[in-house]
Amino acid sequence: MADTPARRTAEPHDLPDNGPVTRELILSRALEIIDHDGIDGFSMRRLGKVLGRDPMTLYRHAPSKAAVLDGVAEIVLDQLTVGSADGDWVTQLREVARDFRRLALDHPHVVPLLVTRPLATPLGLRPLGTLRPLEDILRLLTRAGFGSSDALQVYRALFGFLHGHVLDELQERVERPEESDDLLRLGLHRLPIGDFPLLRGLAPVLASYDGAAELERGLDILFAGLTATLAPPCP
Amino acid sequence: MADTPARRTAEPHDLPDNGPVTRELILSRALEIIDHDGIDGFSMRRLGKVLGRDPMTLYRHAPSKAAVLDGVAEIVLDQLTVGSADGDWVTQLREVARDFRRLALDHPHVVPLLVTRPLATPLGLRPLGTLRPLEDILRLLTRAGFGSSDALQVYRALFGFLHGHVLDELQERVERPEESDDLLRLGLHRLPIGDFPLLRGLAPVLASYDGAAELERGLDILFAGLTATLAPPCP
DNA sequence: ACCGCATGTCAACGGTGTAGACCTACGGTT
DNA sequence: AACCGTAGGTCTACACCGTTGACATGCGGT
Repeated sequence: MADTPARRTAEPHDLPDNGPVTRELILSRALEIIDHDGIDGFSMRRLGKVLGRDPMTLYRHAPSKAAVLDGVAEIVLDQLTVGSADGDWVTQLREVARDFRRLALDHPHVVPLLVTRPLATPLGLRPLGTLRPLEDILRLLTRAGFGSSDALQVYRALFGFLHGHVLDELQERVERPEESDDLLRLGLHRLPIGDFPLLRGLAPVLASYDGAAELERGLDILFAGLTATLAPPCP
Repeated sequence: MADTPARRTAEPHDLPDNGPVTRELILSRALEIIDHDGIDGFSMRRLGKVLGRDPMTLYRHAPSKAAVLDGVAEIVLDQLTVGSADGDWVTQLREVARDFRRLALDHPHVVPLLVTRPLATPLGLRPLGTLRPLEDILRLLTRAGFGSSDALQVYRALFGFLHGHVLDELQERVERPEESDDLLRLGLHRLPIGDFPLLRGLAPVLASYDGAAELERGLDILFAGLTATLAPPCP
């Protein structure tokens, strides 16, 4: 009796065939796979397996694999909240920046999608969720008194900086965290001593990188520069 | 006799089987493919075809496809010249920044590799060509009198900004360049009017984006902020 | 004369994205 | 009650992919 006929293999989550498949379900499982194994670990067939469905089922809900990846970027970006905090525009944008950084650290494998997918698609055809933060920030800034063109400048400066910072921070990965010697921890001992003397010498500095502090420093510079350059918004 | 048996099919470049295959030849052909069709258009089999060789030949010169991609990023980055210009450190770095932007515009499809590949590899095991600009800039800055830790800060700030700027600039792609109406050119007419009023209103501003000017503006801000924050280098 | 090594080739394996035909169940209309 | 259109799910099949392992060839050194 007690032998349910061995239909019990699936991935960690295994609800082999509950309710119908929805777009949200697909995307959230896809996100889990990517978080766990990176983009290379993701395939339609594997996603099908996780959902306990034939891979072709996915194509009833998404037109292609690329669309699924776009969707994943979208749901991650949806978690970015834009105008919740109060205060002037600078402190509000600072909050957005910290939020974005947190998202990136929570889903490092998704960052390539975030910064790279839009390159393939002209503005107007991007997933709407991807454009939401832009619109929200434009609203925030126009409310603060900026002209629309200046608002766009600020947005571009902020997200340009943000994308760059996040990529930089994620690059500083440690190779062997248990190692106590900084050179070895970072794998820098492999570099030819003659060719990279300065870089090798930087091991201790590199090892003590503080992303959050770096972000704040960058924001300080950015906002100082922006307020100095732009016509100040009428209050 | 005179019938070379129809061995004359290949891609545009077609030197079907001249001299031996070298790493440089492989990488430069790979770059051509990527420039032409993007990263998705690149495969080992296709690269083999372009070289007039069996795809497996490639594996005598590169351990994997990922290594070829790293190599492509490397040869593009090799074209970045650091320290040729003279002047103080600010003007030298400005020149590097302009150079980097030019590289990105010349090889837009390579940019994802440039910003994304390092995420997979800890500093010490990256292709040396990838680390060269870092070391060169560190040298430039220490010569200018910076302490090594400050030099690293400057490098990080500069390339963080640069990566972000280039990604942003490449995102502003035009959908239908021949169209005269800005809304249509950018594909913005597709956006729900109610949800994205501000973004739609920005069509003319978006359409007249000037990447070079934007870069200079950003550099102004960046260097102003850096010189204000850092202890000035002893001259 | 021999060996070893660098280079190139071939066939094969297991994986991939997705087109097309098919099957089933259900809600609305007649 | 009979019908049908549609949405969701499944199956098969195709063309392609990255890469392993065995095999062929020619050259330089011993």
